[in-house]
Amino acid sequence: MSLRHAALGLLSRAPGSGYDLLRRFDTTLAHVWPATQSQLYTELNRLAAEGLIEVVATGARGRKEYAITDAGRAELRRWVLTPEEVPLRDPRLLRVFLLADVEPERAREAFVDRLAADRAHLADLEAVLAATDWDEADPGDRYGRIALEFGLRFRRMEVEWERWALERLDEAPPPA
Amino acid sequence: MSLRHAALGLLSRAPGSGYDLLRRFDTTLAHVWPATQSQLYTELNRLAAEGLIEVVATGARGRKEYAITDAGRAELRRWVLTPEEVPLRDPRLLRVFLLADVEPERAREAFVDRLAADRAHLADLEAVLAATDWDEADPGDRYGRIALEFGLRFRRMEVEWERWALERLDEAPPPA
DNA sequence: TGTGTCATGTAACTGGTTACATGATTCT
DNA sequence: AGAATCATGTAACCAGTTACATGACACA
Repeated sequence: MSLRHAALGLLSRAPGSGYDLLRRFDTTLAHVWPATQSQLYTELNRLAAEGLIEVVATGARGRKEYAITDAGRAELRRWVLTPEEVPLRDPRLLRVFLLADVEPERAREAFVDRLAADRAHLADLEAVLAATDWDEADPGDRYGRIALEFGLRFRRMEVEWERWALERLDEAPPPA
Repeated sequence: MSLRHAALGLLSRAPGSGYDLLRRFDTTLAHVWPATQSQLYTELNRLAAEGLIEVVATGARGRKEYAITDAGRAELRRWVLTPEEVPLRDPRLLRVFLLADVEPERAREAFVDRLAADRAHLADLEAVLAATDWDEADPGDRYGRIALEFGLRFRRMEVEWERWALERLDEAPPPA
C-alpha cells in the first residue's frame, strides 16, 4: 500500500485532480514510484471514501479536485515515519543465481549486456541531476536530491559490481 | 513470473518434492527470492500441467518427487538469458521523498534508524560470506558468490548513502 | 468538422501473501 | 500416547498491470 501514500504526498503539496496527479507522478515520481492511471483513480476514490482526502471542487468534464484532509496528513506522517523491512527481491539477481545453468560464455555475455544497460541508466540519472535546478530551501527538492543520490549510487554500484563479476569470470574460468 | 523459474532452477540441480524445494528456498534462495509454501505448491502443479516438470516418484504421505523436463530446461535457459527492465521500485525510497512532509528532526531520526538497520543487514551478509565454503569449481557457488557480492555492495552503498544524507542534512539545516 | 487533450471509470488477469485445513509417518 | 515433522492442498485477499470504454471540451 504505497501508491496511496505517494498520492497523499503529492496532494499534501498541492490539491489536484486525478489527471493532475498522474502528470505529477510522471514528472516527479517517475523513477521512484510509477503509477498507472487505472490504479490511481481507484485509489483516489478509496482515499476519499476513507476521509483521507476530499473533493474540494468540481469542474468541466467531471473533473474532481481533491485536497488532503487532516486525517490524511496524519496517515501520511505515520507511514513516512514507520520503518519497514523490505526483502530486496530483484528478479535480475535471481537471474544471476541461475546463470549456473547456461554455458559460461553465455553467462559472460549476459553480464556484458547488463553492464551496457546499467551504464545507460546511470547516464539518464546524471542527466536529471544536471538538468534540475535544486533549491535547498524547498524541502521537496532537498529530499528529492537525496533520493536521486540513492539512484546514482545504486547504478554506479551496479556498474562496478558487473565489472568485478566479469573480471572474476575471466580470471578463473570454470573447468571445461 | 519469477518463482516458476526459481523452482525450475532448483529442480535443474536435483529432483525433489515441494517440501524439499521449500527448504532449499529457505537455505539457498532466502535472500534472493523467498517463496511461500502455498505459492510453491500451486506453481509446481502448474509447471507439471505444462510439462516443464514431471512427477518421477511418489512416496509416503502423498509425496510427489518432481524432476525438470527438457522443455523445462529450455524455458529456464530462455528466461535466464532474456534481459528485463526492472523499474527499481523501493517503498523506502518513496519514504525518503516524502520526508519533506515531516519536521527536519524527525526526518533526521528516520535516517539514523535506517542506518542502524542497514548496518545490521550488512553484518548478516558478511556472516554468510564468512560461513560459506566457496567451491569455485561448482557453478552454483560461483554465481551464488557473485549474487552475494551484489548484496554486500548494495548494503555498503546504502550505509554510505545514509551517512552522506545525514551530513548533508546537518551541514545545511533548512530555514526555520 | 474532426483531432487532440482532458477526464474518469470498470473488468479481467497476474503474482504474491495470509490463513485455513487435512492427514500420514516417525520418534520418544 | 503424543509431539514433531513430513507433506499437500484451497480460499480469500491485496497491489498492480493491461485493456476496454466513454464522453466533454478546445482549437485549428
